[in-house]
Amino acid sequence: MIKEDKSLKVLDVKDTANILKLLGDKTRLSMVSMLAEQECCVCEFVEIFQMSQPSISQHLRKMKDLGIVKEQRKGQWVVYSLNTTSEYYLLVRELLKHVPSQREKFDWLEEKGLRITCY
Amino acid sequence: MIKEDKSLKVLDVKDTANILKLLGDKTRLSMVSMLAEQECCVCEFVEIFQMSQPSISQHLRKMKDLGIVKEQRKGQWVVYSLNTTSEYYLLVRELLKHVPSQREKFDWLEEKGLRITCY
DNA sequence: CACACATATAATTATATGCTTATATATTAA
DNA sequence: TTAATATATAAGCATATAATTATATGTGTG
Repeated sequence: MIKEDKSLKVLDVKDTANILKLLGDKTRLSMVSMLAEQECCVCEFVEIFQMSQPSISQHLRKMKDLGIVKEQRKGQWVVYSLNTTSEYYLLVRELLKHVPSQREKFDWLEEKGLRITCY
Repeated sequence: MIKEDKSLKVLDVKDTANILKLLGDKTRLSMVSMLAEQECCVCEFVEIFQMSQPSISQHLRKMKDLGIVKEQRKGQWVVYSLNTTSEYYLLVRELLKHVPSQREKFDWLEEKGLRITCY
C-alpha cells in the first residue's frame, strides 16, 4: 500500500497561479499568516495595517472568494479564520512555513487594548 | 544540537509576497516548473506557450531580476535554468511540489523536432 | 425607533501588469 | 561583410489591481 503524503495535494497550474497571485500581496500574506495563528475580526485588521476599512474588507473578500478564508458573524463583528477544508489549505500552510510568525501583531493589539475577539 | 530543516528558510513577508506575485502567473509558474525538470532556451518557450518572443523574454527577465532563474548563452541561444543558489530556491521547490510535472512539454518539443538544447 | 458601531459594496482614480509591434544587439554561417 | 537566426529592449495600449471616498447594510443599545 502506498502511503499518501498528507502535506501534498497537486493542483492545476492555473489555480495555483491564482492562489499565489492572491497571496502575492504583503497585506494579504500577513493576514493569512495571522489567521494561521488565531482568528481575527475586520476592525482588528484595520488597526494592524493602518489601512481604510473598505480596503481591508476587499482584501478579505478576495480571499473568501477563493475559499482560503471563511467568515463568521459574532454579534456586531465579523470574525475571519483560515478555511482548513479548502483544497488550497495544504499549499497555504506550506507557504506560511517560509514566513515569520505574526504573533507579535496580536500582542500589539492586546497592549493597545484593541483586541476584540473573545476566546 | 538542534537540527536545521534544510527545506525551510524563513523570509521577509515583503520578499515572499514579491516571489508569490511573480509566480502568480500561469506562464511564469509553468516556466519554473519546466526549469525544475530541465534547462530550456527562449525559443523553446516561445513554441510551448505560443506567445510572442518579447513576451517570453520579459517573463524570463522578471524572474532573473529576482534571482529565481539564471541564464547562460550557448552559441546563438540563451539557455535558462533554475538558480539553485537563490535564497528563494527552497520556497520555489516547495511550491512546485503542488503543481503537476511539466515533462510533457519537453516531450512535445521533441516530437515536433523543436528541441534545441543539447545535453 | 433612533443612534452608534462594524462591515460591505459601489464608484472613482492612480498605478501596475502583460501583451503587442518596432527596433536594437548578438551570434553564426555563407 | 552580409544575411539569417536568436534574443533583448523600448514604446504604446488595454486591462487589472489596490487604494480612497461615499454610501448602504447589519447589529446592539438606550
